[in-house]
This record gives sequence, structure tokens and C-alpha cells, in this order.
Amino acid sequence: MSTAKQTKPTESELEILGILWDKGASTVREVHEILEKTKDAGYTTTLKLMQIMHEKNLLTRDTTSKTHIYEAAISQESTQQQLLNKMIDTVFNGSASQLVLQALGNHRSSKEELEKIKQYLNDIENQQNK
Amino acid sequence: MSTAKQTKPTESELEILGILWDKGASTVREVHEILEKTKDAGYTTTLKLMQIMHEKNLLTRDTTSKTHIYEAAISQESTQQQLLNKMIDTVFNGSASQLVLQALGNHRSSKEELEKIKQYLNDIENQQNK
DNA sequence: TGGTGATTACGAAAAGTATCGTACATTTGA
DNA sequence: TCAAATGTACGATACTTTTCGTAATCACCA
Repeated sequence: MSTAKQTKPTESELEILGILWDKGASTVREVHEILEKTKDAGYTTTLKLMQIMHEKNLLTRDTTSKTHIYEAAISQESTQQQLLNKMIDTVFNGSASQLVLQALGNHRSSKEELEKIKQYLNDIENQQNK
Repeated sequence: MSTAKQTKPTESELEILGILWDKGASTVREVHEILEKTKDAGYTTTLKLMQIMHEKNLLTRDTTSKTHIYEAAISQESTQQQLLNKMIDTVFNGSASQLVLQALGNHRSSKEELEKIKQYLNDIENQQNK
């Protein structure tokens, strides 16, 4: 899975990527069936979108059988990072910490998750003290 | 500064909001001068954008003098929260903590900022233990 | 006073995105 | 075997967002 020349996905494209990251390689119908639970659009719309995403190298596809099978061509992590960076830059005055505080503030997190974050913060500090 | 009926700002609109949050009330020219450092577009383009943003109630303006003065009509915090929520939902599998870890991982934060976050985490935990 | 420069208003083109109808190909099972 | 169901391809249209040209207005001062 490569990171090369990532053109920024649109809103609709992100929805599709989200499904593929979750389910792994899937057919258009499988994606569409999930999509239409939250969105009102026809099958050919989903098809077209995924074809365009393939052209943009956002998806790869296997066309050996009649029913093509699509897969995300960009990783969830690199996409997260890309979007995060832009967001920090334009909306959070360049401060990642500001984003972190805001994110923690309005979302209940489990005790385990909070511990994990604290642990991670300690690691970072130790690293920097060297 | 109200939060009412926030129509989601576009990418370009966010850039302008970012400038206004930073500088406070400004003229089109002031905004444009900052904008054109990172973006290639003419003065009337910025003007038009800001006029549309005013129609959408994203900006307020003072037209008493010839040169109008614009100001953000939605708060930075509520916009941050709105964008974060959507992002957590579509790209981070609904997990705010996952977003936090990713954000901390690739951005150097100062020791003070890290301390602040840890303090904050403790507060949250204490709150939840009650 | 009149001309120059800065500003706003407005319309419309250009570019990007989303949606769907329809044609055609393939598979399936009665 | 052939009709129905399912799938892809593709073009057209609608909608949104971005861009800019041009005209009208206003402020300033030589």
C-alpha cells in the first residue's frame, strides 16, 4: 500500500475509503449497500465514484472476474495524517496540542484509552530528555 | 459570536476564517494580502468569497465606511469541534483517542504543552471516578 | 474640479464534484 | 436456450465552488 502523490479525497470519496478500510477488498455492491444506509444515492453513483477513485489511484481493482473487486490504495494512517496536518494548520493555529485538548474535551474516552495516551506522553517526554 | 445553523465552510472559506480568527476584524485587502502568500488568486476572488460568506452568515461586516470591515461570525472553537467530530467519525473509526495518538505522534510538542495534556487527562480520570 | 486609485457589486465563465439514465456484456437458472 | 438479473462503461446533467472581468461608486488631492 503506497502513499505516493496522494490527491486529497473528497467527502464522498472518504466515505467509501472508510468502508474499504473497515471491510477490506469489496465489490461495488457491498460498498453501496453500506453506503446507502446513511446516504441517499443510486448504485451507479457509487459505481461511478469508485471508478473515478480508481483513475485517481485512490483505489486498486481486480478485474479478473466480471464483478470487480476494489481495495483502498492509500493507507488509513497516511490519510489521517494528511488531513490532520491540514486541519492543524488552518483551524488550530498550527498547534497539535490545541487539537488534542479540544478532541479530548468533547469525547468520552475509556479509562484504558486515556492510560494509553498518558503512557504515550511519558514515552515522548523520555525521548526528548535524552 | 453565535453558533447558529452553521453551514459547513468550504476549504477556501476556512482559509479566510483562519485569518480572521487570527487577526480579528479586517478589510478584504488585509485578508487578501495574507492569503496571496500561500495562494494564487486575484483580489476580486477574495472579495467575492467574503461577500458570499457574509450571505451565508459566516462573516459579519461593518459597512459604515466605504471600505467594509469583516469579522468571523462563527467561533473558532465551535468550528474546530464540528470538523473534529466529522473527522473522528469518518476517518478515525469514531475513536477520539486514535486521533489524539496520531496527532501527537507526528508533531513535536513542547514540554509545557505535553504537561498540560497530562494534567488534563488526570482531570478527566478524576471526574470519571466520582 | 476633474482625474487617479481603491473599493464594492454583479454576472458569468471555469473547474470540480455528484448523480443518474441508458446501453451493452455476462451470468444464471428455469 | 433464452429471459431475467446483475454488472460495467460512459455520457449528460445538475450542483457546488472558485475565479475573474467589468462597471459603478467613492475618496483624495494636485
